[in-house]
Amino acid sequence: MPPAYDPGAVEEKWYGYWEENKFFHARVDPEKEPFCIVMPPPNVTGQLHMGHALDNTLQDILTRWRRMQGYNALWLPGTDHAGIATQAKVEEQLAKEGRSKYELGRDKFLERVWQWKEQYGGRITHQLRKLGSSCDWDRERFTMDRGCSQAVLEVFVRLYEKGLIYRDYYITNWCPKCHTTISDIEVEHLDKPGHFYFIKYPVKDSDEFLAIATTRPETMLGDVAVAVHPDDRRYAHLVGKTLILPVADREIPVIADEYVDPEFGTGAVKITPAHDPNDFEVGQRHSLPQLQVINRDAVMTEEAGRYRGLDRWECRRQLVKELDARGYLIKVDDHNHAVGHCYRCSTVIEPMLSKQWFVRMKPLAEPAIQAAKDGQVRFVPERFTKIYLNWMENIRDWCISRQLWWGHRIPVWYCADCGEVIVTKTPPDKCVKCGGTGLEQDPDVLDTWFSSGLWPFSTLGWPDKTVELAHYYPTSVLVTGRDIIFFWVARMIFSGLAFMDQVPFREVFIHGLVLDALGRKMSKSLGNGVDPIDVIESHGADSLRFMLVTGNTPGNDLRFHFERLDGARNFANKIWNASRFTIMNLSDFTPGPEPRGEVLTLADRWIRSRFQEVAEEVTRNLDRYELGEAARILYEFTWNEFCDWYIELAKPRLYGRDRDDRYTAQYILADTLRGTLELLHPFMPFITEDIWQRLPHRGQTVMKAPWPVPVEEYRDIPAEEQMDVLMEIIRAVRHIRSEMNVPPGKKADIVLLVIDNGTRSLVEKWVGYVETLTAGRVTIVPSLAEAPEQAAHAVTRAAEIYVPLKGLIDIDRESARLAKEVSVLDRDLAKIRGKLSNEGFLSKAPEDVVEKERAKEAELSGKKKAIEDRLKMLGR
RNA sequence: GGGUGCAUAGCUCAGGGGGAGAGCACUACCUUGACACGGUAGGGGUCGUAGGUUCAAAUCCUACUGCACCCA
Repeated sequence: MPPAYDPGAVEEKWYGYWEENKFFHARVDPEKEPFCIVMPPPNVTGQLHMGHALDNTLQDILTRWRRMQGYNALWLPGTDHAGIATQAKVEEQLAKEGRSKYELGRDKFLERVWQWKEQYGGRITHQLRKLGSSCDWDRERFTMDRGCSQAVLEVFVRLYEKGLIYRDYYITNWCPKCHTTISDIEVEHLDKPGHFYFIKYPVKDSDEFLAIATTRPETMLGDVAVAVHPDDRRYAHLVGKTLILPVADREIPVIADEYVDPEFGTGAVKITPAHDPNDFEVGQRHSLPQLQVINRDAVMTEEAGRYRGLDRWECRRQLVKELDARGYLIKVDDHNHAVGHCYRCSTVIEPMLSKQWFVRMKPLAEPAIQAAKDGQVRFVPERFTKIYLNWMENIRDWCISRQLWWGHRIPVWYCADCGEVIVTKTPPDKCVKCGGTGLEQDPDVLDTWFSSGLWPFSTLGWPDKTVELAHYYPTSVLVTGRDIIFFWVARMIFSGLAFMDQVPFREVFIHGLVLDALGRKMSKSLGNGVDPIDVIESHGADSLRFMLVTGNTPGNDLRFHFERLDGARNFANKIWNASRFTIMNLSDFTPGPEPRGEVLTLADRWIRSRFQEVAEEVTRNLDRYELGEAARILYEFTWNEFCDWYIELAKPRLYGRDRDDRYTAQYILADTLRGTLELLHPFMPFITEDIWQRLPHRGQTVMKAPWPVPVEEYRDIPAEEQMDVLMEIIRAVRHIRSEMNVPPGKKADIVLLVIDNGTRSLVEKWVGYVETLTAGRVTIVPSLAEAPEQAAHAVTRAAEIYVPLKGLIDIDRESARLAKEVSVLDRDLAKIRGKLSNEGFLSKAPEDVVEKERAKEAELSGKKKAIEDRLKMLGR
C-alpha cells in the first residue's frame, strides 16, 4: 500500500464493481422493510453543482446506512426536463447557427431538443456516479419519459374533470425575454433603488387635484380609475367624481376600495388592471375595463397613444419629463422597492393579462395543510413546517400553462367549428360535440413543476398499480434544499394526497445552501461557484462528501472553504495510514477464535467498549438526521482514540515475542478497524470499501455488511475508567517533559507515587503503557521517604509524579510553574466551594450533581495540597 | 410590514440548564520503522447587549442591536 491515499484510481474501480454487481439495485421484497428516497431530479441538461453534491451526499448516506441496516433500500434517480432552461439552451445553440425556433417549426425544434437531451442528458448522471451515489440506475426516470408523461395526462384530465383546472383570462407574470408566463414563485423579488413619483390628477369641472403616488408612472396610460380607502375622510368628497387622466386626457372615476392603504403614499392609488395584480382584483370588484398599454416584448402598445412603440423604461423617462413640463409632477422621492425578476433570466417581470390554465389550489391545499399539522409528513428541522404552512395557507391559484414548446403539451383541443373544449388523454380525431374535424390542440405546455410534483408516484409506476408503488409508497424521506420547499415539496404533498390518498413521504429533510467562502450564494453571474467535479479530481469524492456533511447542522447554510476540504482529505489519509499499519501487521493473521478473558489487555477492552458507544451514538445521530454530528463522532474516535492511543499501544505487542498477545492485538485491531470502516462507509464509501476488501471480511462488499450494532457484552466501564487513569498520568508526564524541554529521544526516569493499593496494582500491571507512550522508565512506590529535590512534579487523580532531572531543573522555574497550578486550582475550588456552601444548591440540585461537585472538591483540594507540599519542600 | 435563522477562540463552525469544544491558523519541540495530508505539548473566549426564570444560564424566556434569508 502506498503511503498516501490516492482516491482517483480507487473510486473508479469500486464504483464500477458496485454497479456491475447491481449492488444498488433494489428488488421488491415484501419480507423486508422498505426504505425509499426519490432523488430530486436535476435538470437533464445541467451539470452538477455544489447544491447537488450536498443534496445527493445526504441521500446517499441515508440510503447506504439503511441498506446496511437490512432495509429494502431504494434510491430512485432521475432527471427533469426543465422547460425554460433547456429550451433556452437549444435556442441559444440555434442562434449561433443564425437560426430561430420559428424557422424550424415546432416539430423540428423538439427534435433538436431531444437530440440535445441525448447528447448532454447523461452528463449529470455520470457526475452523480463520480460522487458515489448508490442509486438504482436500473430504475432511472425522466419527467418526459412515457410513464411520467402518462401520469401528467392522467392528472390533468382528472383535475379538469373535478373542476380543479380551469382556463381564464387573468393577470400573470410575464417574462418579456423568455416569452412565457411564469408562476408566482418563479418570480424573485429583489430590492432595487427606485423612485416614487407623485402625480396630480385634475378633478373634472373643478380646480382641485387628486395626488397619487406610483413607482411605475408608465402604466398610468392604462389607468382606468383612482381608488381611495372608503373611510378616508380626506377624499370622501371625491368618491364618485371624475378625474381627467393627464397626458392621455381620458376621464376616469374615483372609487372607494378597502385595498387602499391610507398611510401609504398619498392614500390615493391609480388603478391599472391590465398591469398590476392588485389593481386587477380591484378592477374586477368594480367592473372596470382592462386597458393593455404594454405588449409581450415590454413595448408600449397602440393604447399608449403617442408613446406607442417605446420600450417601457424609455416610455417612463419621456412620460415623466412630459408630466413635469406640464406641471403634473409634484415630486419624485427615492424609494427602494421589491421588483419582480424572472428566476431564470433576471429580466424584470411584466404583469400581463392573458388567457392561461390554472389549478384551483384551495381544495388541494386543505388536506396538504392537515397532513403537516397532524404529522403525516414531518419536517426536519421542525421549523420548516411553519414556512410550509404559511405558504399553503395563503396559496393562490397556480398558473400552469407555459408559452414554450419543450414540455408536456396541454391535453386540450379546441373545435374550430363549434368552439368545444375537449380535454382528453388521447388525441381526438373529431369533435365530440359537433363531429367537426377542425381540432386544434392548445399550443402551450405545462409548468415543469406540474410533472415533478408527481415524481414520488409517477416514478414508481403510477397510474398503473405496480408492486413498486405498493411496496415503496409513501417513500421514507425527501431530502432537498430549503429553496424549493414551495416549488416542489408543497406540490408533491398535495399531488400525492390528491392521487394516492397518502403523503408522498413521511419526512422531509431540509438542508441549507452551499455558499462561497464569503457567504455569498454560488452563482454563474458571480463566477464564485466551485465545481464538485474539480474537487473530486483534486481531493477525492470521499473528502468532498465528508467536508459537506461535517461542521454543519440541518437546515443551516454551509460555507465552502478549501481549508475544510483539506481537513477532510487529511482525515481520509489518516484512515488510509491507520489501515496501512494494520494491514502491514496482519500478513500472518488468519482470524480464528475470538480472544476472551485474561488475554485481552486493558487497551483491548477499552477500545472495544468505546467502539460500542461510538456505534450507538452514530446510529442515534443518523436516526435524528444529525449527520454532521455522526460524522464528527467517527472522526474523533478514529483519530483521537483508535490512532492516537490504541494503535500506539498495539505496536509493542505486534513487534513482541508473545504470539498469543500478538494474535489478540491483531484480532482487536482488525476487528475495530473493520467496524469503524463500516460505520464510516455511508460517509466515505470509496476508501472504506477499498480497505475493507483488504481486511479479513465476510461478504462481497462493505455496502452490504451488516450495520454495527452495539454489543452489550463488550461494554466495559471499568476498563474505560482505568484507561482514563493511565491516560491522565501519561499526559502529565508528557507535559512535564515538554515543559522541561527534555529531548523526545531521551529516556527519562519517572517515579509514580501511588498510595491507594488497588490503583497501584492497576498502574503496576499496565505500567508498560506509561513507558511506551512517554519514553520513560517508571518506578512505582507506595510512599516516598524523601522526594527528590531535583525533579519536576505533577499530580493526577491516581498518582503523584516525579520526574527527576538532575541538573536540568531550575528550582525557581519549577516553583513558578507549580505556583501557577495552585492558582488555577484555587480559582476552580472557589467556584465549587461556592456551590457547596449554597443552601439552595444542596437542597434543590439533583443528588448526583451535588455528589459530583463534592468529589471534584475532594480531588482538587487533594491535588492542591500535594502541590503545596511540593512547593514547601522546594523551600517556597 | 410579517416571518425564520444566525451572533461562541484570529478564521470557519459544532455544542447546548450543572467542569467553555473542534478544525484551520498560531507558538515550542520532534524526519520515532502507519501517516509531515504526521506526532507531542501549549497559548488564545466576561459564549452579541440588557433584563427575567432557576439552587444553577453560553444553553430557557423577553426585549434590543447587527447580519443573512424568505414572504408581502
